[in-house]
Order: sequence, then C-alpha cells, then structure tokens
Amino acid sequence: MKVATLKEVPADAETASHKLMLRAGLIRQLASGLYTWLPLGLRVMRKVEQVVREEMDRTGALELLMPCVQPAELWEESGRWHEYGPELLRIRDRHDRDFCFGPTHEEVITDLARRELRSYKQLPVTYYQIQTKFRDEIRPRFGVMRAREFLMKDAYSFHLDSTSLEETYQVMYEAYSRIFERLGLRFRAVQADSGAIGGEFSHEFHVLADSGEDAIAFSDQSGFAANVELAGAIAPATDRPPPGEKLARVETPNVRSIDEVAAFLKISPAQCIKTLIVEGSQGGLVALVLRGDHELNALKAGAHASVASPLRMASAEAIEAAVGCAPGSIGPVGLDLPVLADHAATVLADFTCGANEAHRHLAGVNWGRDLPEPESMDMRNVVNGDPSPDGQGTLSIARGIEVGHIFKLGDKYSTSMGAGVLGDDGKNRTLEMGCYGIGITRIVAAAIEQNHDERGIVWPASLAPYDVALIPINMHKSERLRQAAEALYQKMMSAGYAVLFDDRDARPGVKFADTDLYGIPHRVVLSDRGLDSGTLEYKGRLDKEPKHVKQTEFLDFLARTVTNAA
RNA sequence: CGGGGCAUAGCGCAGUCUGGUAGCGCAUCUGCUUUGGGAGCAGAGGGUCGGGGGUUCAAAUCCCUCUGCCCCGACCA
Repeated sequence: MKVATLKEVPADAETASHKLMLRAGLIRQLASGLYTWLPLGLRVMRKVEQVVREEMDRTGALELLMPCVQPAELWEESGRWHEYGPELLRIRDRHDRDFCFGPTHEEVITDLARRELRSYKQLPVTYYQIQTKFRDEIRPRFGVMRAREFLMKDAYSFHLDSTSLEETYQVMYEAYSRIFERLGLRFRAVQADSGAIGGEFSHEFHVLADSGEDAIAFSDQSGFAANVELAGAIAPATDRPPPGEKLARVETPNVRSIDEVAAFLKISPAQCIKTLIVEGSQGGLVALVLRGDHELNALKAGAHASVASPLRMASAEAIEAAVGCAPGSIGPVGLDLPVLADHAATVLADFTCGANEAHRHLAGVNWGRDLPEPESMDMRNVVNGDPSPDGQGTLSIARGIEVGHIFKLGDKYSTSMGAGVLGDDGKNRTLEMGCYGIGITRIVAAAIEQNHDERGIVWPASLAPYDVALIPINMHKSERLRQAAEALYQKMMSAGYAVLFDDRDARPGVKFADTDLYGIPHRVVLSDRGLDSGTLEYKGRLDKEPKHVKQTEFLDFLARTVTNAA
C-alpha cells in the first residue's frame, strides 16, 4: 500500500464519509467536484459495479457503452438543449460544433433505438451502461456524494405499450432491491417526484443515514413510503373550534421568526401561523399560510394554478412594496393578495399572526370572522406522527441518501425524437420508455455514512476492498516469520481471498490503526509468539477481542468466517 | 447565482490587526534505541506566503484586482 493514510483530515471535509475517504486514501480531490479514485477506493467502486452489473445482467438487460460527449443536435431535438440550463456542460469542438458532456443519456439511447429498433418483435428490450456522467452542479459537496463528475449505471427500456413498460419497471424495482440488499445497505424504496428527467411516475431508492440530504416518510403499518416532497398530508379530521377570543393587536418589538413570536407571547408555535409571500403564476404575488410549526412544501404549493411553478419566494423589496412591511410581520388579515392556506392552518381558531406592521402581531384571529375563509389546500411537508396518506398507520420521517431512481418515461423522448417500430398491424407505433439510474460512486460514500465507527470505515463484506488483512508483527527482524507470512499469504490467495498483506516495516499499532481505518472486515496477525504456539490470531473488524486459531485449522476457520470470498 | 468564509511546506495551523531574517505540530528522509493499538532521541530536506499590479528603504502583513476552494440556500444518481 503506497498511499499514505492521514491522521489529520483536510479542513474542508464535513461528512463522515468524505473525511474517511480522504483519511483512508480512497480518493483525492483534483478540483471542485472532481476526484481521483486511488487504488483502495477504486477496488470498492469496482465491487459496487460488479454487483450492479450482475443483477442487471440477470434481468436480461444488455450492457453497452455510449460516449460521454454528445452532439448538441440530439439535445435540440428533445428540447433539452434549452431546457436543461447551466448544469449541462456545453463544449465546442475545433469546427465550432456544439457538444455537451452527458449528464444523462436519454437522447443518445433514443437515437440508437430509433435506428436499431424496427419491429415490435425486438421488444421489449433494456440497455444499460456504466458510464461517467458530468453535471455542473451549482454546489458540489460532501466529496463524491455530490460530485460534478461521477459514475452512474443508467438503463433504458423500450416497449410497445405501457403494460410492457409496467412489467419491466417491476423487474427493475426488484433488481434494485436485490442490489442494495447484496451491498449490505439499509435502504428504502419510496415514491418520488420525477423531476427534470420527465415522465409520470417514479421511485427513489434511499440509503438510510442521518446525514442524508433527503427526508423520506414511511408508514408504520403499511408499505407506504414516499419522499417528503411528495407525501400527502391528510386534512385534519377535526372541525375548527368556534372563536373563543377577541381579536387583539399585540406589541412584538424586534420579534420576527415564529419561534421568537411563540417564545415572546408564551404560546406554542402550532398556535401561530406563518405567511410566506411567493410569486404568482400571472405575475403579482400570492400569500401562502401555514401553521407555525409546519414547513412549506415547494412542490405542492408550486402545483397550484395561481402560484408560479417552480415556486419562487418573493423578494424582500417586492414584499415591502405590496404589504408595506418586511417579512417577519406579515399576516393574512387585511392582506390585499390571494391567500392560500394549508389545511392545518385552516382549522386553527384564535391564532396569532403578523399584523402587516413592523413590531406588531395579531392574536385571537379567526377565519371567517376577522378575515375571509381562505382557499384550503395541502402545501406542507408531512411531519413525524402525521397519518399515512393511504389511511393506514402513522408516518415516520427518516433521512436518506438517494442512490437509485427509476422512472416511467412514457413517450416523452420517443415522440420528440421520432422513435417507433412497426406493430403487428404493420403500422408505426411510438415506443414507450423507462429509465433506471444508480449512482455507483455515490453508493461508496453512502455505504460509509451508514457503516463507520470512531476508528474508521466498517465495510459490508460485499464492498470491502480486501477480505482479509494479513499483519505480520516485526517481520523484518524474523526470517522464519517472513517465510511463514509469505507462505500464508500465498495460501490465502490460492484459496480465493483478496488479501492485504501489510509487509511494511512499521510498528504493530500503526498497522492495526490503518487496517481499522481501511475497514477491512477480517484481520489475521502472525507473530513469532504465535509460531511458537502454532496459532494465529484472528479478529473481525467489530470484534472486541481477538481469537486464537490453530495454524493447521486456519483455512477452515476462514472459510467459515469470511462470507464473501470470491 | 445570492449570502458568508478561507488561501502561508504533503496535511493541520500560527504569524497579518501594529510592515523589518517565515514558524509550530503531524507526515517525509538519515542514524541510534525501540517493537502487540498511530514509539523515543538526535539530525536533515521541504516555501516564488494562490496569481498580477500598486504603496514603501522594506510587504505573508497595507491598497487594488484576478483566481481557486469551502460553508448556507434552489437541483440531482
């Protein structure tokens, strides 16, 4: 192992996986969002690739490889040359022709399909590749978790009709589940928004980890699971209580946020409402009203006809001009803007809100009495304890890292790019498409997020760069130990194990610490002491104490202990 | 892109306010001692102080400018 480990972490690493990948020598940064994969890291990446490839092959998908660099013409055809925005890295060749570095491959595969697929008899078919992608992320972060250049498995399926697409979608769903199981990851498949790639329906696969960037909601009593972006909040079953208090204007000097208001007035945030001003779809502004302890769901709110989509918060100046006060003192009473309220805010009585004057709030406010009944809709993020949208059980919220995403694309690309086949009636039929992605490099980071301790990485067997670390103690002073260690190394290699032979002239503590940092699942220590007693020492990465195993029985012992020998 | 920060040896940092011989820890190399959880001692190498301009007798330090990187928000595998 020629790459040095680091005791100190580069200052710009924040997450556990990023720090550990740098410390253990898996990656080195070249520039923002660009990483070199060092030998140890590459071995892990290849492991992920291998599992993904095996499971894709098992579904009958066919591997191919498309170029990273793609001609602009194809993107013009699909319309995405203009839609995709600055995340698409555009480049020009020596003839001044436009190209991009592919962030995804729908255009290229659809172009291939329209050339190669002639007859319904060739369907259904699924192609996949494991290829480098480039997305010029606004803000790359967390090491390879959100890099600009990354390795992705992307698959595309082609069908005569939506029934066939549905079948393959199911096959992929199951293949994905097997992949993440085999990789030893705790994961969850959830309903998701299909985002910029387009299409009607999709699932995301999330590796569960507290550091995850996504929030996912799942029911304790049914299979319901969805990205919080998408999880419906059920309107409260209870009716609004009748007004019990008189409308009152209260002085709230320098009190702005909901938490500050609640603390100042000694009430619960759930008894306050917050009013957010967003841009309307026809210009102008719209007021969105939520219960104080709830968060706006931009996707839900943006879906309303009168709200600009995607949702855009109004600027402070626009608010000042329309309302006459700064954000922080806004409320729906007497507001000359369309008001949309979340269901949970609609059922509040005697609530507190901004007075549309600096340093003042209103208390004891009631819909219908003090201001018109609002239009009520679902526009908040679900929270822990909400009822499940399918009516079964309550929701829990967990953090997740999105490592896979499957879409039904329908005919979005096949129509715009003219991809069809002849049906059995001799007429041209537009292809139905599905697309299925897995972030190979992101999985490496996600696996570390989920599997590490204070000493370093703890690889699941299927991801470990080596099965076993072989550590001779003071080998450089003992010729018989050297011979024994090398003989054992050869024996283990012949038995099919991937062995990291730490033959450095280093002190044992250094080797132990590095082995733990690398996350090698199994460790074998060979010493003069052991040779004298005919034993070897074995310790699993998470074991507290080592075991002593007779040399003669060692390979049998390994065979029972190491589960993932190649 | 908006907001905030950083840039000094491979890594982590001090020095900058108040201009005057560029430092510390780790890592690296040599020697000796040591050798079961990141050894000790002695010595050594390693820097155009991110780039460019300016002020000054003198700039890591002051001024201008450019660049890179990181963090917080919208996007995504």
